[in-house]
Amino acid sequence: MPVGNEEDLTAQITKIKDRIPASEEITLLADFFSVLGDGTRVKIVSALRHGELCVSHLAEVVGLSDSAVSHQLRLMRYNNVVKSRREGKYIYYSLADEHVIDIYDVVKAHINEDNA
Amino acid sequence: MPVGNEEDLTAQITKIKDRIPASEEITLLADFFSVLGDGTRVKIVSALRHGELCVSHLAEVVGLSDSAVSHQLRLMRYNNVVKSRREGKYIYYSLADEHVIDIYDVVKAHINEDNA
DNA sequence: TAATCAATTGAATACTTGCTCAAATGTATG
DNA sequence: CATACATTTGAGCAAGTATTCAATTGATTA
Repeated sequence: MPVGNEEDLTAQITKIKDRIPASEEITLLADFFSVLGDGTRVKIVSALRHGELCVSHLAEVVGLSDSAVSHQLRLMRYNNVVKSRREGKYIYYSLADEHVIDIYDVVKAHINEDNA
Repeated sequence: MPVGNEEDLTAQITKIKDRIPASEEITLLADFFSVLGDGTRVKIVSALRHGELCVSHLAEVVGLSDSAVSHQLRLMRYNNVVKSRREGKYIYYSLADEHVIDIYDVVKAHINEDNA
């Protein structure tokens, strides 16, 4: 490790360690990012970006079985990324709130900049 | 599927399908989110949130072996989340750019709101 | 109420991922 | 130049994950 004032160094590291969020918050953060860390789920978010869709339409849009999409939606619902409402036989899914849209848009802008 | 004007429906779905980014972009998006979708890597981002650190210090801060941290840093570097500079024996890592900080902060705010 | 369609669920499986350990590579310094 | 320290690398393993398939639940309608 870098040498220097030994006491300061240990103190600094402790300070940084203390600034790291508690493990429950770390888990929440990682879980949220994880939910969007999959191509299928990114597609679902993108498909819902401009309005709600029922499961079978979502499945058609993302090119997977209803079942596969339903499994993913369950995870996304559990993690507050999407919400649903039933209308008769159909269950319409939409993005949970504006944050999701904001985050999606910011990251999209970010990766497109990186390519430049 | 919901019945209605059949032609409009198919047309609408096609339109939504067309708005979904190309698969390369989907992959970039999912990969970026994936990088932050892990507790260890969230801790690393959080530790670097206020300045650079060398590998061994990072390891101490996040409570893992140098090797484990180095493996994660490789992935994070590859995905433009962190950057590094060598200074003698040491390699100092820092967040790649302001976007990473912004995204981290926005998501942190989001999950803390959800708990309310 | 029987038949039908939408959505969910659970088990199985192939695939991915994070960590550890041991060995290798860089870099400095005695 | 040999030793020590920082970091990286690769193989291996245990745990997690995404999809499929078959069966089930929920809701409409003929």
